[in-house]
Amino acid sequence: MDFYKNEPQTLLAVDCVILGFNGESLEILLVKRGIAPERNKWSLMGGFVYEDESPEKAASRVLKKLTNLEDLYMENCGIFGEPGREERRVVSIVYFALIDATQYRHILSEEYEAKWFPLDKHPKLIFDHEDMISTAKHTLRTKAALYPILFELLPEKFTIPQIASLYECVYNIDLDKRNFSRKLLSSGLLIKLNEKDKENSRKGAFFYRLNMDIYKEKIMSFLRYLPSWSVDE
Amino acid sequence: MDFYKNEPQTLLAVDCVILGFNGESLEILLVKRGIAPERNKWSLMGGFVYEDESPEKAASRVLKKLTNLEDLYMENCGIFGEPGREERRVVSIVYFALIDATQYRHILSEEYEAKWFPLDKHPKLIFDHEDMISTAKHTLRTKAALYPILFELLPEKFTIPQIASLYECVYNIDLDKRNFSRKLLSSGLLIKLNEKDKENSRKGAFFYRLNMDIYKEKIMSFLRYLPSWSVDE
DNA sequence: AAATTAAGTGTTAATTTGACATTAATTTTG
DNA sequence: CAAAATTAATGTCAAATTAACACTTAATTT
Repeated sequence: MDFYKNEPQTLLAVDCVILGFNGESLEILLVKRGIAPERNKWSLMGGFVYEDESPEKAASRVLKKLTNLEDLYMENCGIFGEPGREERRVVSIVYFALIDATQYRHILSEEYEAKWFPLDKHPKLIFDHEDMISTAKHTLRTKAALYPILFELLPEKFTIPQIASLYECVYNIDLDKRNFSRKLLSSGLLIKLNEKDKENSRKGAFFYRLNMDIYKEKIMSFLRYLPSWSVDE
Repeated sequence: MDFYKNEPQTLLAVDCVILGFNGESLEILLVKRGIAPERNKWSLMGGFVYEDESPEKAASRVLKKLTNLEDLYMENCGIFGEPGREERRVVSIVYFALIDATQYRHILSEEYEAKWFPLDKHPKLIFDHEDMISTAKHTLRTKAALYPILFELLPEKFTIPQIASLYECVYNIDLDKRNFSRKLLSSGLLIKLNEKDKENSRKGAFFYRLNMDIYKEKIMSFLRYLPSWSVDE
């Protein structure tokens, strides 16, 4: 049987706010749009949702097409569907994706003209894509306040000064590195390696990697108004 | 000009997880579905997104149609678009809405056969609506851990024991009411009224109302890994 | 008037936080 | 090759917050 015959159909798209960290600052990966309208202008990477896939799947596909990467950290951070947002009615679901940009740099797809820009100094974008970036930033901040997701922006092996500067630039603050490091270490999230990063300082900073068990546990562990033992999921 | 001519169109719907609190436990408002398929089975209130409105707007419209209430606290908490989730391909955007159920009880629309059920003991629902409820619950918990949104479930005037038991049932825990109340009061969020609720105890508990200025401030104020002064937005 | 009930205030020890000082491991420079 | 420079890492301590628990208070019921 064929239901919903007279219901309105919509063009459904996904757009990806792809964020990376270069050790100094946050970057965003933008593409030169390949199709009309607004062809050749800078925009977020996006695409339409096919009939045989979920929006999430579409976002992964689009991401992979651009970067060749799979299983990236990805999260919905908004839905843009105001009638006038494009010439033609398109509802767009926005995802932000976190990439370890150091690993990545090389593998840029040849099919797209893509480029990393400083997150706070990128070219003007089409439609409401700048608003999409704003909500992505906001979601990133909120989420990272509860969950240790910023590690998704770092290589497998990272140093404490690296994470500290990542937090500093996500929240645009100065951290007391000593207190920060103590707090972080006490979480049990980090495993110290027997190896130092000598790139960035004379003394060198020890590498750490994530303790994945704790990483997963940490989810839902900082409830306000509630004693910390109270989490049961 | 007419772009995107050959792109696939999708049926786009919204579904609402409508939550209420009766002083004892959380409840969910369900409707008997009016259209085929699955006509007359219990489901979330939903509807299709019209061509001239955003999904958010559609959710408000649908909510108002059922409850006659406007400006409810509402938030997107998931997108369900797996190809096989309904007989026909429909992508559904899920919102949860918080209602002060005590005020509400009466104004149930006549058009719909709607009924409040205990959140943890409701009839079987169509399609993936039970999964929608699960994600709504999860979003509610996460969100309420950062933001004081649970007040949206209470009347304008409420008592501290009321909020405490609300938190207890959202997180399924026992709270030390004394510590909880002290913590809450120290937030500056509450304004004490000169009036007591005598319904629920002999001594009676003072009514409070929200300090809306602080309420808005409280957003983004509990960052983990960051000193509390560091918020700048 | 005494018993009962739940609200609300106090007390204290343990933990966490924030501010700051010091030591340690390197490399660069003179 | 020693001294200076740089940044990592550890240490200290007072202040604030939390968690656990005892007690007082206001009102109703018996």
